[in-house]
Amino acid sequence: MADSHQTGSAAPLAERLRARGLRLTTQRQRVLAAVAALDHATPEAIGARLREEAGPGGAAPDASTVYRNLELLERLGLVWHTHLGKGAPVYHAAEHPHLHVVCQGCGEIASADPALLDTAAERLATDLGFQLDVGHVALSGTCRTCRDRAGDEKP
Amino acid sequence: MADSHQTGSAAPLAERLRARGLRLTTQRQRVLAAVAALDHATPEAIGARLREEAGPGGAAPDASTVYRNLELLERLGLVWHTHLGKGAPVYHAAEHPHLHVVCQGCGEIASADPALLDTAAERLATDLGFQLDVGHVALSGTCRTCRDRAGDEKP
DNA sequence: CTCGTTGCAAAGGATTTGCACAAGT
DNA sequence: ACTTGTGCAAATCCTTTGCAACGAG
Repeated sequence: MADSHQTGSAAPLAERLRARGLRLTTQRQRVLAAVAALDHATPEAIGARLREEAGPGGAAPDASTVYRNLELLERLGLVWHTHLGKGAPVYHAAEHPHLHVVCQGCGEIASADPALLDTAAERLATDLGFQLDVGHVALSGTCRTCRDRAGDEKP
Repeated sequence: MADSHQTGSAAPLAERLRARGLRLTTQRQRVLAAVAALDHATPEAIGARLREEAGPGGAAPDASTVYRNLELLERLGLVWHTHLGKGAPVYHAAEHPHLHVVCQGCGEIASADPALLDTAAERLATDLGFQLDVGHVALSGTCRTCRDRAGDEKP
């Protein structure tokens, strides 16, 4: 009894599906599992992962199914996605909200404490009435490694 | 006399091109002008704009040319681009750095004071050695209007 | 048994790339 | 003239959609 909450993050997929008259399928469970396991994976990467897991003879979900289910899982509040720049978005389990920090140099993705933006969020709310959605934010910049490496740019 | 700076934003394109042995073409001037005029425009929108400006018989640059020049202009430091979520990136003149704030509901793009992230930038630098690139950051969330409108979601 | 789901294949939109010709210096 | 830029068309990449067969409740 700690589950009758609203945004209960532990609701095991099945319940959320039931509540909407939707069905619990193998594919859905797999996609969700893959998202949780990979963290920060693109739909394509998730598909690849599932293909691996399925092995040679195994049946992995089709790309379209992956897309459809990612969308559904997001509506169910079980996963989130973020656009980290050009190309495909990345998905992660919705459990622990965190900021995404992406290095433009190497593409590395780091997570950061959402509290980092508390001040900014407050000011946005006050000044513009804008409610910041921390889970979807992606901060870009340069990581230490790439920063050092950048010393050899100009000839 | 305020121009012999390094990141001089006023350097009229021509100079920057010269400095690299590149050529000043009509298309380049047009693309840059369109970016400045539209602010927050996608490559497609920029192309459309140029087509309008050119009129029926006029010759507007091909889409590929727009892309190529946007990339070039960015390398020259004259424009910046940001990914505001799914889909096309938006470009704006590099002159005045600003944050982008995007409403997930209506797609509206607002600009905010870069200083908003000063605290966060500092902490990222200290904690992770990560240099935040404020010009490329896009903050997503919900604007006041869409927030109010959201009251009618559940049936 | 009845509908939600899935796989397949084809459609689409947004970029990118190869090339021969046009244009800037 | 020499080299860079551009248009065009084809190629990619990522995602979405239509439809008939499949499977969960």
